[in-house]
Amino acid sequence: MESLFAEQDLAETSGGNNFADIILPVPIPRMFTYKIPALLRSQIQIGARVIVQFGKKKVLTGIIGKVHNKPPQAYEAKPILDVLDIQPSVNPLQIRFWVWMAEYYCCHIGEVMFAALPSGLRLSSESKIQLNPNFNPETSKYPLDLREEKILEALENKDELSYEDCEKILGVKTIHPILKSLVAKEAILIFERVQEKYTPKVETRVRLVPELAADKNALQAIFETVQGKPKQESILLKYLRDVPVFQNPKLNENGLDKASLLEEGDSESSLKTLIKNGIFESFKHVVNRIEEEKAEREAYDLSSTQQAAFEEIKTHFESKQCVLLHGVTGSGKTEIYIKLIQEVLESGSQVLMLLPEIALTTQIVSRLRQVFGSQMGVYHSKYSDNERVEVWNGVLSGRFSFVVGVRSSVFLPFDSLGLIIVDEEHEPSYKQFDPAPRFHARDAAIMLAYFHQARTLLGSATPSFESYYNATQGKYGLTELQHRFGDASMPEYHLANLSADRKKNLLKLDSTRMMREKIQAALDRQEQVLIFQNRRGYSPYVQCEDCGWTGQCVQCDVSLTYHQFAEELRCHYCGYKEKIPQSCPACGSTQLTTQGIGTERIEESLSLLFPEARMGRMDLDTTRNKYGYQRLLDEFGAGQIDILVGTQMITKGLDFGKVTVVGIWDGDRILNFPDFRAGERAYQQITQVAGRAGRRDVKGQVVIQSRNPENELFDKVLRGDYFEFFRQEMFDRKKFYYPPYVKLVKITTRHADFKIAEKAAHALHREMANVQAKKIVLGPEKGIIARIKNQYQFESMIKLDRSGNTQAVFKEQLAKILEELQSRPEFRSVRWVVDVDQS
DNA sequence: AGCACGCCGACT
DNA sequence: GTCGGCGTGCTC
Repeated sequence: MESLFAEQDLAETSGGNNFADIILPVPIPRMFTYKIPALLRSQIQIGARVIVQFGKKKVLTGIIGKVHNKPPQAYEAKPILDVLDIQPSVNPLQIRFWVWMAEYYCCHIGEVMFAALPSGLRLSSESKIQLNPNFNPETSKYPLDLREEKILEALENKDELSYEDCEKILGVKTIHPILKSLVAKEAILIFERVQEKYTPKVETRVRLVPELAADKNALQAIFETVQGKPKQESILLKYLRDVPVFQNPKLNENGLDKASLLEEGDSESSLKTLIKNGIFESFKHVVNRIEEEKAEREAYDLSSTQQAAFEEIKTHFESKQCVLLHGVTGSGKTEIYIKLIQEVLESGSQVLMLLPEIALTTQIVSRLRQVFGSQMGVYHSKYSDNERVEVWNGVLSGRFSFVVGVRSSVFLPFDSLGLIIVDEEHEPSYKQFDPAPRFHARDAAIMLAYFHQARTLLGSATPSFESYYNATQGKYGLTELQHRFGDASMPEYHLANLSADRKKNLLKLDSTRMMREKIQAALDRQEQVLIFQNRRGYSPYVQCEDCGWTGQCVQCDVSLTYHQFAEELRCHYCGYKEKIPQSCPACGSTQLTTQGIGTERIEESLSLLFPEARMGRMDLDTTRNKYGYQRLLDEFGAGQIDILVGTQMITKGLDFGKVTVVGIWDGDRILNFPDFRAGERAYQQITQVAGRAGRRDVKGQVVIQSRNPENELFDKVLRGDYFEFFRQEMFDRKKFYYPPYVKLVKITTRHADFKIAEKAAHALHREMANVQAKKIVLGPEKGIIARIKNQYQFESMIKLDRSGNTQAVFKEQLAKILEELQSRPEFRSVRWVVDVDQS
């Protein structure tokens, strides 16, 4: 990498390039041309961070995307203010990757940059004010009002004030007009203070003064001086115990951090005295936020089936860029990953392993840590900015040659990837929904691997049909691992009929007799139970029994969801919330009841049915903080919970032998997925949940409650024949033009005015229909939810042929169409959202 | 996306 | 009168 930059550098400087195109983190579809000041010329390198003025008062961090010598025609370029990197933070491969992502997912490169660069690497600029040195209140020709006086008064005590400070001083919200007036009166100056957000973590450490550490006799003498001062003596003794200076005086250099020297009861004043008396000295030390951990254990030996799979994957890699490892839950995929990672690391290349968000806090990471120790970085969404920057810099510096991380870790600055593993590749959470870039991390990873000439391994017990299709077409290699490790048997399914039980009056608090019996049996055997409730498309709500009123969101066309814990009604689309009313706002009745069943309600029902059982609940509400998830897992693992109720997240990372019964509370919910993936999703969810039941010797029991157990999907899924299921579903996908036979692009048109939104959506439809490409344009249709955050929405769906350059041609035309539509005055405030490969 | 500018209604 | 709400236009 270094030599590459050196060459480029040479070419740039000797060619006398005067301009640089800068990638800025703004959603505008282009780079911005800035002048290169002569003083900075030698520091200019592609991928280096720069700071530039953007607009009137903003100062932004950008990335140098290109250098050239063409002055812009239409405007005068502003100068680059500073170059922040000696070594570029971003390498040329990454920039290529960003460009690809912006084009493929129809977004702007600035949006990709915004997602890619940890915010700690972007500088923040804050406007500050100071006194104008030329200002003299006596001779000033402008009178000042009271508030202006107040600001000036404050500036006499402090050299500079932020906007926020000023707002506080005056107690007003908009300070800018006042400050502007002060600038006009030449009383103050406004300037931008730019700050690195990343701050290294510093701890205070303490050590003996060097002369004492080197001289045993002097040290002995010290003890006499602290005699009769028990607190000082105890600190000294503790220090010598933890840092055995007598045995090895060199140890003193590193000292001991102050916090651990001062245990409970020790006061800081005794230490201060020791420092004052010249016995100890304190010093600052920069520490890593990410703890160093040693590799503790070797990789395990592979079983013969694992070994065979391992060999097969390697053989595939000789001819295929990508391999799909289809291994049932519990077949030991992780150990195969470990062997592969070790081989690639030994060859000197880097490895990236992607995990879905909720799987990352679990055993798999601690298992990897045992083997790879501190050469492995972890990139998690719950990390702070500073921690992210440390992982980023760790990859840059070579400290981490292997990273396990979530979706966004595809953006880390790798320069020589050899292998990317995408575990649980079927997980929908790999697709980013909301802010652009709306990318799929699995697909992006495959492209990233291609740029690095690396290999990609996709792993899943229930592969996405896209990937399995690619495998059956010979595009990917396919390795199957169909036996559970140790030959544990597959679970047994029971369909429990909700309608029949209701008729026979057997339903108790929404549970069937079958469900109750299986749970009771497990409890009697001192085994554990998992209850799964899919949250998607589902919401418990409050309703008035007298008039039928339900809470509606004021900004969206949806009912509000009931949250017992916070005693609130919330909107899942915009976050709006209100307290639960005491009486019905429509008719005044106090007969308000909750409808629908959430995890909270199930937990409540089960604790009534099984008063002796210890209950736990795992969902977004109970795992919000950093350790909530781990705590629940630990409690469950330690057998402190008998019945655990949860959403999706209980299907990940639970690997405990005592679960023998798994209940799916509402099986219909899983089937009624409103799109072409319903079958695929149902298969995946049921199989993944069921995979938590039973181990080794005990056959697991899976109870599925349904109002309609005759649904043929159950039959197909419960037979457990993935390939047969896949084959049948593919038949429909082909017939009705669905992925993987076509590429889907969804475009949402949004506007606060229903009529304008509708008109804009139709205009878009006409323009798209005119594009010369093999495609089907559907819609526009009113969104499933007609209004979100006060914006009405219409959806169009485009099915693109997969052959040739259809996709590229269409996307290019689409960008032009959207630009043109946006420029029409009537559609100026219409927003368009493009989502490629929606899932 | 921000942010400034400008227009308009509501209140001290 | 002026505060602050929102529509509009611009960013090298």
